[in-house]
Amino acid sequence: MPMRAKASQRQNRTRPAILGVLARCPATGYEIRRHIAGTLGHFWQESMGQLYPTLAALAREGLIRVVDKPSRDDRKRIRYTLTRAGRATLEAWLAQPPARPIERNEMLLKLFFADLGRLDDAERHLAARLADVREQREALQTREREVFGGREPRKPELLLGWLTLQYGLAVFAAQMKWCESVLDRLRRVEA
Amino acid sequence: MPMRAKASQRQNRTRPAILGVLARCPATGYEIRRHIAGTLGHFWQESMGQLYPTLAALAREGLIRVVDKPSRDDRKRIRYTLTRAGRATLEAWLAQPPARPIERNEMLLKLFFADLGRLDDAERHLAARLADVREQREALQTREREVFGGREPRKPELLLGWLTLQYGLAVFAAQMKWCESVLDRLRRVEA
DNA sequence: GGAGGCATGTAACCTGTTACATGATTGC
DNA sequence: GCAATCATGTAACAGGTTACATGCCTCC
Repeated sequence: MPMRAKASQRQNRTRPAILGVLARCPATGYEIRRHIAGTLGHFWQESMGQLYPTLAALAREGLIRVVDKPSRDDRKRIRYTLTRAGRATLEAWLAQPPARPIERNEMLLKLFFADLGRLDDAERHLAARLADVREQREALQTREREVFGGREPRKPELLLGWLTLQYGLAVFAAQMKWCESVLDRLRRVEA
Repeated sequence: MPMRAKASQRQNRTRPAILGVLARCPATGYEIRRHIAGTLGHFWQESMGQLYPTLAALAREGLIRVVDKPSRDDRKRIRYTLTRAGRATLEAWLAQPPARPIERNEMLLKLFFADLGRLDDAERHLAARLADVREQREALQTREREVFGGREPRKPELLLGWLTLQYGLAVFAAQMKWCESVLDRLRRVEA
């Protein structure tokens, strides 16, 4: 008969993301989501359908707790803050080596098999992807200018945000260059 | 009461990968997996636990079928080939625009929150990631040399494999350069 | 005889997305 | 009044990973 599975190595990756954001500043679910989309969006995404249940679970476990709401604000919003236990959990997570991301790039898969279909479909997908990446990169450039003044920040707490932004700029640039060269190549094949 | 969910937009991404491989050449589950790991590994991964059930499902739906095994080979292996219906399904998939990949880079998340833990942990993770990316890139370079002779192939059916390989080379190079510059920066902060 | 690769599968389980549902507040 | 944004949640479901289970074949 099948044995009980050992404790899974995998774990909810939404949890540490929430703990990290709350370590910086107490926030509501909606604010956490907006903050993640705004500052980590180019390498981390969260859906509300995952965020709210995870917030509830973290609160149940005592890793976060609800901030006493000031009585004058009676909108139904729930602001959380990190507890000492949550902070310890976050620190333990930070010390663990990160898992290698599992790549699954559908666009590349379609390109790889493009000779089995219409080549101009692949070309269209590629052009769309180029436009998308370019747009994302421009958004990062705007943020670099507006938040960091276009220069490497001196303050250590800003530095990490700047470094992860640089990652996006570098990788998007490489992707754009590659897209352009492939489009070039495909157009030559067709001609 | 909750309504029945509409037909999901999401779909099994293992399916088209299998159909594509079988369109090139009939193969067993094990061979498909090995082929994917060998030629698409830097942008597409499959686990056996997903592959075998999906093969069975595709066969049930008539998109692939078992190749009659030559009698002299009585090892328990099952080789599949694409049917006409499978080929049509593959072509329809190729024409659809690819979904944007959802990025979730744990290493970047840990770096972003590194000031909440020990900075040398982040540095260690980064160094490990650099070594990993370098190794992956060297494997691609080896393949570029051995399979393509280090040059852009003339034959159209080889070109697509070469182009997706170039993607890996370009993106890994950008990642390595970024890792190195961040390691530099972090060491200066510590000093 | 044992290690390692070939080969096929199942079980358990969690993760995370999409769609649904609801309502308040703010600005035009 | 209406649209957009703020705000919180639940339901349904598929996707996919890890671990388990089994056994053959080949080479040393």
